[in-house]
Amino acid sequence: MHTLSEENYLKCIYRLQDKGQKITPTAIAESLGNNPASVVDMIRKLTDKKLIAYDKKKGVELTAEGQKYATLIVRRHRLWEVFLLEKLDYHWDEIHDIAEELEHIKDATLADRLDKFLGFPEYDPHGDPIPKANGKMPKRYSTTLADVKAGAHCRVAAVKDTTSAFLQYLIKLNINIGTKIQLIEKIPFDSSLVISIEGNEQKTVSQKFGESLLIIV
Amino acid sequence: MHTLSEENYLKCIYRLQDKGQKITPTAIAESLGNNPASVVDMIRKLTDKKLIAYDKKKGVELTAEGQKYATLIVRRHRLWEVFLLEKLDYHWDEIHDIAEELEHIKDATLADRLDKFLGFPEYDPHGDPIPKANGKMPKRYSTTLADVKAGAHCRVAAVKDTTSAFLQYLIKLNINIGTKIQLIEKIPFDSSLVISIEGNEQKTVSQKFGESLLIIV
DNA sequence: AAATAAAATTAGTCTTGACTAATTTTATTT
DNA sequence: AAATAAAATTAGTCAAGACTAATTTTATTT
Repeated sequence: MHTLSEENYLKCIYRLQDKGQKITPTAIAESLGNNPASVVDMIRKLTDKKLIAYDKKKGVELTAEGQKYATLIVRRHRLWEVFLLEKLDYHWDEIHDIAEELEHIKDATLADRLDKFLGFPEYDPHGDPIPKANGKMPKRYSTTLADVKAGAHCRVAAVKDTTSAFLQYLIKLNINIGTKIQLIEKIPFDSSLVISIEGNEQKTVSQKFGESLLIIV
Repeated sequence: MHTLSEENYLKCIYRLQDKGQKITPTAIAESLGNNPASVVDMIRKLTDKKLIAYDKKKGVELTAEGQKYATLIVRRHRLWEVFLLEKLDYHWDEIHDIAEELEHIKDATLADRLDKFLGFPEYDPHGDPIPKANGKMPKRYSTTLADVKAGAHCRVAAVKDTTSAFLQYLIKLNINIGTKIQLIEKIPFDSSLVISIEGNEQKTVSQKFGESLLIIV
């Protein structure tokens, strides 16, 4: 079994993979808020355990086993997020930190049972795809509110920005997953967006806002 | 906030309190499977944090704050057990170890939300009372199957023995919380019990078995 | 009461996973 | 290509929480 700290490193490396760049000790250190020297130590440890491979040229890479394990942690994290939001009525901005703890609970069947209990959700409340029990990933949303044409009707699928500031702004605007939004017009000057939420009175939001909201047309 | 290890010591001391005896370092060490020397270290630490008081004469005692904190951990543990059994379909004998991890998840409102979600249960699947949000305890069951008179009809309320061996035997006998049992007769020779489970064919169980099963007449 | 046994405590060690400071290696400029 | 900057690494330290071994204190026998 792996320690809390090892799991957090694996998850971090997993996340950095998505960016497509070479994963350096410095990048990991920054991401975790740790000292690069500590990262070097842990790279050695995870390499010994054959969860990662480290090559100066290629940087850090997850081995097949490391990938599998990291995927499991992400699966657990996202399932717990669904649970916290749907069953315990937490808000969007409260669930991440709790899931960060819950993801480390070790039991062979827990994730699958939770998955079943939740009705096999495909996306977490932030719209991130939940890895299936077999490791497969539902495909990620990619269209943002800023991408659609004026007049288009769409639905909120997920958030691209998961900062507390953004999530709380969404709560204030009463926007949730599934909320219907119509893009009324784009202001050419600064690309800000005039929208109507669930058919209500028009509001103007920034380009940055539009780019942070993943939608289904 | 307190560490995992500190929480485990508090919980251990809380449990030992119920036995009514003086709580010595050795007793704690045995209960946790730790070395007495380690226990002495931790006693110092928890004393400094004012969670316990240690007096050679009186032994270890929880302070008001320590008591409150230990009660919260027990509350979380028992609520999670209910969740695992009722919502995730675990068996009686599987839930303890997982709840042992879940009880340490730190969030101010999690226990209360879980409590609400579960419908404010009063007892966990082992029949132990779940401390209320205000710290009050539902009263514990005390009548065992061995206490009732021949002919009596009763219902399983809880288990007094939570060893895996006993719980698995219950599963084998198809006995659960709420199961109806009639005590047909007591064999004078060795106090073994002839019972009928849910009106089915008679079976004989040992005195030890009867004393391990808490019931409501 | 002295002898012995048990319990408590102290002192020092180990591992994990952080850290800082110093050094070496690699990349980037000029 | 040399100089400089950045990144990686090594060496040594620290705190938490466990350990062992040795010692002191308390309890129990004889």
